[in-house]
Amino acid sequence: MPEGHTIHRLARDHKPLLVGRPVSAGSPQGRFSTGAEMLTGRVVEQIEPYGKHLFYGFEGDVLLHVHLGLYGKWTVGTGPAPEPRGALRLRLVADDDWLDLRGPTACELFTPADRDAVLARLGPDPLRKDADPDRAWARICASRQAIGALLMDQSVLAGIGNVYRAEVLFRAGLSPFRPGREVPERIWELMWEETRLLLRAGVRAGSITTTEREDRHRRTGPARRDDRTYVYRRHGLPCRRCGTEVRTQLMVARNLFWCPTCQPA
DNA sequence: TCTGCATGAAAAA
DNA sequence: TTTTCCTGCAGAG
Repeated sequence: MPEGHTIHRLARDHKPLLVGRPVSAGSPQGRFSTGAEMLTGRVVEQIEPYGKHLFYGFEGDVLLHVHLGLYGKWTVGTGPAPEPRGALRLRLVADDDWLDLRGPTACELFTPADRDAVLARLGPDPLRKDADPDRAWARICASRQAIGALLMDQSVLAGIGNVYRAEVLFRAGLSPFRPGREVPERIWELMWEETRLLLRAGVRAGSITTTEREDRHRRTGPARRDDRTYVYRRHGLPCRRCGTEVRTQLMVARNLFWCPTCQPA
């Protein structure tokens, strides 16, 4: 599920497979053939995640930029790589390990300047130690836009997607429709800490769980999927906290979910 | 087995 | 505002 936690988890998992090793690269699908040729034979020096972006640094200031988008996926394995099937954008082989990339929004060669340009338009990433929450707050407290839209804006906060948007707002008891400039600073501080907490848990688990253990076992209605979220994709079901029907509405072209009682306007 | 929806974001219209 | 990248899964039948 590619929100920020997925990207940081991938960077962590790929480092021992790639860093310090020369790779051979190929693009069976053909859409990254030139790039793959450029990467082949180079040693991976570092892998850096930022928000939903991954930067693989190769020797000679050659960077591979990957953005998974909605469908992108890495598959890894050891030993003989399987026969390429379907649309395989990129296969990296390092020693005995192989990494297959399918369906990414971005898979391209970058210069350091290209990377800096991307980073320049991203807000702070709550998963990074160097993140400065004041940069996000400066945008939020000056904006008439709804907080539910601001949280999805990668230039405000990097790494939050539709699941974390819904869940962070629920846990903060904040209406998604509240304009950014009307969000109390102490609520913002709470949200920042909650976001860091939830994203870190997501990196550890490799998936998103935003509910407390006791809430997962205290269902207030029939669970359609699971108990991992308070409101996300629980449209029409009773709120886990108060029983009010969870509502949904499009915001920033994605389904937003919220509890009108726990998150009053 | 089939169908529709889904975590994102940029390009195209 | 619509299309596109491409895959996985849940729910229906």
